Amino acid sequence: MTQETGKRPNIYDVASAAGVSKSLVSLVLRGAPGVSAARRAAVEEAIVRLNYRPSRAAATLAGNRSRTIGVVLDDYRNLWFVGLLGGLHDELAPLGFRVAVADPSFNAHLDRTPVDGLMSLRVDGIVIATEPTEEMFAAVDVPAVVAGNRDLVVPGADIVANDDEAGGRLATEHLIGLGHREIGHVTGGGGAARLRAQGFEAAMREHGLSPDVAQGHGLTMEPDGYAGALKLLDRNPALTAIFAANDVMAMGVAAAARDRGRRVPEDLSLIGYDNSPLASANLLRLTTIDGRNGEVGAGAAKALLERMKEPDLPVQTKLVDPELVVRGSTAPPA
Amino acid sequence: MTQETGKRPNIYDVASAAGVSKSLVSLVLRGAPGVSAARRAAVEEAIVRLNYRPSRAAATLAGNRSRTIGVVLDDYRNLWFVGLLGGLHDELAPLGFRVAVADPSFNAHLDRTPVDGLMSLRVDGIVIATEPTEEMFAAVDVPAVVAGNRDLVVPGADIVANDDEAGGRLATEHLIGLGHREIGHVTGGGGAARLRAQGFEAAMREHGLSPDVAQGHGLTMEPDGYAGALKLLDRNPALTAIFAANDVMAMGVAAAARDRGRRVPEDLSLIGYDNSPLASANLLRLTTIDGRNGEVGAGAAKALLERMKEPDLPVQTKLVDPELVVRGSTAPPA
DNA sequence: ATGAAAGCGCTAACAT
DNA sequence: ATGTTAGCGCTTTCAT
Repeated sequence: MTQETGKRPNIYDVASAAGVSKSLVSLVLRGAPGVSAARRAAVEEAIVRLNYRPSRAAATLAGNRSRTIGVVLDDYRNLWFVGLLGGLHDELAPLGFRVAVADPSFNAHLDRTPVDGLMSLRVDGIVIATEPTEEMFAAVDVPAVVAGNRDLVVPGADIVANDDEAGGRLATEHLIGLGHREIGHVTGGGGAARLRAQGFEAAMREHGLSPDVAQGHGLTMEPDGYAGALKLLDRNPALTAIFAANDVMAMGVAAAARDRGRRVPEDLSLIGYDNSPLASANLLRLTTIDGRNGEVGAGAAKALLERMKEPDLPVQTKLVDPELVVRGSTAPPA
Repeated sequence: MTQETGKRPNIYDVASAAGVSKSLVSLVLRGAPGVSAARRAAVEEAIVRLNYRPSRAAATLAGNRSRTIGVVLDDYRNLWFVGLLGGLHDELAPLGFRVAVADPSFNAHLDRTPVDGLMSLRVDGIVIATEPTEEMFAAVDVPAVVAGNRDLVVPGADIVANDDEAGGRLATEHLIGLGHREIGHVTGGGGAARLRAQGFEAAMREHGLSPDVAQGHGLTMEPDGYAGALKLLDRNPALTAIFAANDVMAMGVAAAARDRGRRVPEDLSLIGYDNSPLASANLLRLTTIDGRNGEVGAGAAKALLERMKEPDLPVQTKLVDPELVVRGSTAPPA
């Protein structure tokens, strides 16, 4: 805690303390080139001495842009967004952009939708990392990209996502390659899960195998994985492998296997999706598909930047190739 | 996506569309009383018709306050912050405050510390939900509270936290009450873990038992729980119960138990801390301590609001009582 | 109950 | 390379 000075210093205070004009200070703040070293040093010294923090409100207002990209998130528990945010940040920070997160569940009341809140912030672009709703887009008039989901095609918004269908095939083919023939899939709600299931079914059929798909309560959380796997194991005891639509659900599958007396991987191979921190836990040592969310985030950032330059570019869909990560939960059938 | 109008509507546009003055629009925006119903309706209609979004930049600049509370977070993987954010939001939103999250790892480069970034936003208060560093506070000149951590006492900042030491006792006494005598504790780095360990040791000694504490690699993640539990089980095979410093570490402990041929809870009782989503997973069905992070968030919000009114109030420390949540991972010793 | 007018602290276009 | 100036879109007295 520093002294409670009567007033916060502003750019004028810094300018006069450094013996220069406000414009010079503004240039130094943005690290612009073409400022003499001496002046720059003087300004920086004054900034530190006065403990000056530029007002982003004033900068946004005057510049008519916030140098901020808004991200709409909805579920903090499925940790895929961490990589997304990282990729976004790595791509954007060097260009002077910040990332602001809006959460539909928080900050309700004040704004009708999280997008409204971001528009009030005058974000320069928006990344939708939820299942997008029509309503969200009514309000958007900046470049937008939908990340991680290909379900709802939004007019004017680019799409960047991990190729969930290819990932579903990859998982399935790993199991088939190991020698499994009786393979089940536990799926859930939402576009990503549906595409993963499609990849599973396609791969199975291409190999002349019959896919067995079960769903929990329609969501994609641990209890859904548990419930779906119980259905699968009970109706088809010959099953030697299960592909779960994500890692959290795979954890539920592992519990169901245990409760039915099946060891993983000896009696049942298990593969997840996401390569979340859960997958690397010693309790699971889960083979999984890495959707490379960092790449998705970076791709979303690039799409946004391009569209900021060229608003009328045709809408693009970029798919990131998923990767297989082999750990200890898959093995050849007994 | 709506029409690409040349310019965004501002408060003047709304005012003239509604046939009133800008001041009236401003009053309606803030839901102020003393505006005639007719005028209010006209303004609201114009807002909708023009798809007007007030500029938060301008509002912050003019009002010299952002109606935003900043939260500094550091690790998205230990999900305790979700409850914190929820409690903060529930308390603050009705009063018109937003919550902005700053993450030290993201948004580096642009601001020296996450606190700098929040100060640039002109937040009206700050919640530190990380291990605070001296450096952070050099820059703060708004009400601040440290949430969830009692380690570093920051001059001028209130503290709101779950009572980790009491929680440690609670966990330990649950095990002792079940009949366990040989009990180990897996701890990690940081203030919260240290207090939980203190609670463990105190409870053990009060019951005339000798505490056995192990540490992983000094962090508080799953591999640390795994490594610590292996140490414990290998050096003291008589152990019938382990208390892990948090749920993620407990998951590591569960893996170590399995790898040493111990079933939970038949051969080893296990209790965690946090009551995270992990604890309710079917694979663990983990008995745990609920730190009631929603209450911590609500308490932090209240502390901030009080200090905004009365900046010179003496610094307070509020402790939230933790609760035991019994699931299936603890049982009487064999 | 409503309106008029003065800033808030910056950026950017222009001038030098 | 540096200084001057005109807003950006609001909130907030102060009038009426």
